[in-house]
Amino acid sequence: MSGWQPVRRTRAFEDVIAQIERRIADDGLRVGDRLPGERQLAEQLRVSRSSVREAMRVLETLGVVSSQVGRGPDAGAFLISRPAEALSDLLRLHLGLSNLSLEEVVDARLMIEKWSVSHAAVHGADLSALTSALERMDATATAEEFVEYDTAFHVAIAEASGNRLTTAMMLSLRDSLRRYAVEAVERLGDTSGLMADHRRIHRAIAAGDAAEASAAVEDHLRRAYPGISRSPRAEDHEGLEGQQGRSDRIG
Amino acid sequence: MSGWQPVRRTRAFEDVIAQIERRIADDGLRVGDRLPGERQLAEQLRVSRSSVREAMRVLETLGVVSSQVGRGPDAGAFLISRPAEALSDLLRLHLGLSNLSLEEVVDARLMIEKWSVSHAAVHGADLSALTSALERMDATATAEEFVEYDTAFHVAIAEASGNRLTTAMMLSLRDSLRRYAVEAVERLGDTSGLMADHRRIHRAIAAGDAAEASAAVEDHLRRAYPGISRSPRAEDHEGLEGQQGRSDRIG
DNA sequence: ACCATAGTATGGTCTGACCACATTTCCCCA
DNA sequence: TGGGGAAATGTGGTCAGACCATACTATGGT
Repeated sequence: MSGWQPVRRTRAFEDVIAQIERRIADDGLRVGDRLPGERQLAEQLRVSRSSVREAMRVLETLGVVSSQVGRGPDAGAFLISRPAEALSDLLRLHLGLSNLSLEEVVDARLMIEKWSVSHAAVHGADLSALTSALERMDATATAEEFVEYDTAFHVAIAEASGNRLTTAMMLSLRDSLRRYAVEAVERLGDTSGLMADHRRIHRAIAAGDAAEASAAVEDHLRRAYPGISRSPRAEDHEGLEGQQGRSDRIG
Repeated sequence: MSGWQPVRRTRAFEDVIAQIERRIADDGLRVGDRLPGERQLAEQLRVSRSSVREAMRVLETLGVVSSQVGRGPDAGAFLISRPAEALSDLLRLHLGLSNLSLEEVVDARLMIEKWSVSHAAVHGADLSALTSALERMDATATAEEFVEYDTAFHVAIAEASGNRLTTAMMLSLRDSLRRYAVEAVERLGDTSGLMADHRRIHRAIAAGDAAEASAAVEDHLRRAYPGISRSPRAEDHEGLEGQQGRSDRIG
């Protein structure tokens, strides 16, 4: 009784993904490169087309593959890079399942926003994009419209950080919070306070004052989401509220 | 089990996902709840089982569904909550495609780590978990082993923040960086510097000194990944070094 | 009461077919 | 010769039905 091998536990589509991943690493496949057709891939990997398709759905969900029907150079499966969309789907579903609370998402957004604005202040942001977004925000009539340009303003800050990962996180977090942002603007009624925050942020970035920019962003989000964030400020170390309810499962 | 609508218009599996999502919102499905079987779902939604399976692959990829074969109460598809695994897959693939650089990932980790340690210092962390990880780290022989307990140390800090989203981000970032962490430890040879950093972090958290804890973490990661991070420090605003090289491949 | 066996429901896989779509090719006609 | 429409082609999208491995559940004999 020797020579037993563990039964095969990996599913066919997982092997397909692994082999595509290996080819990406070994053959140096890059964004824009085309993958073999589903039928050809199935034949070469000795699996059914169904398994190939399930692998494609996974890679598509993760934002690394996009498929186009039809014929010609633009048809078939291509390597892409859309991490933000994948992150948005992830956050939306986990928020819907109440596996993540609004507080946690807002706190994460505050973290990224402060980090981004510090980088923008230190490394120099594209102030024209910020200025343009501010001007358009001034001319908006509805909360939805305001939030749209508000997003453009904050995303421009994130992009100024030069970090595609944190920018993708920022995009998906804002995407998840869009409806709450609109509600917040409608609740406030007056956007003059928010606009004043924006100009303060703009000034701080232009001046290269990371600490002031960071503080401005924190005040801004506290105004938009009063009572939500429990992020500690350097000044107040007494905050221990809301520590119960931590026994939830995260997985 | 009624309320399902026949499917058309977009891709079938997308409608399946949308209807499952709607049922999660409307019927208040929660983690642990069971979904109908693939055959039953296909019949009720008037789609093929293949389309249901593709939808399941997507939901599984996003960390909200898990499937078990067999029969009984533990078989079938269940709602779960594993955002960290989904994030790890996402980061791994995008790192492999060179759509994200090592620098961007390390910077993101530094951001989350500093945020987490500040929260831990202010809100009070489970110091016993940190102490235990430190003791075990001292007794390790290999770099892999050291990194394992190093991860436990840092994850304990992240969990102390009480934020499941940032904790998931932390877990997946560390997962993506594991091989680089092992290389870094092997390159350093001596882990006494890293251990001194850990004790400094531990002391700062125990003392509730968020600023010192944050600085300690930053020094720690600079030691582990010298020359990688370009995160600005509050003290030195001249730091524009390393702005070239955005196109580095990390393969 | 126990245990071996048959039954059954589950996801996993495969085959082969057809559809919708978009490009490419070809051929007829002006 | 040129143009335009029809046909061919190759792509993903969808479906139906079958079979397998698995793991619980029910049955029945001891």
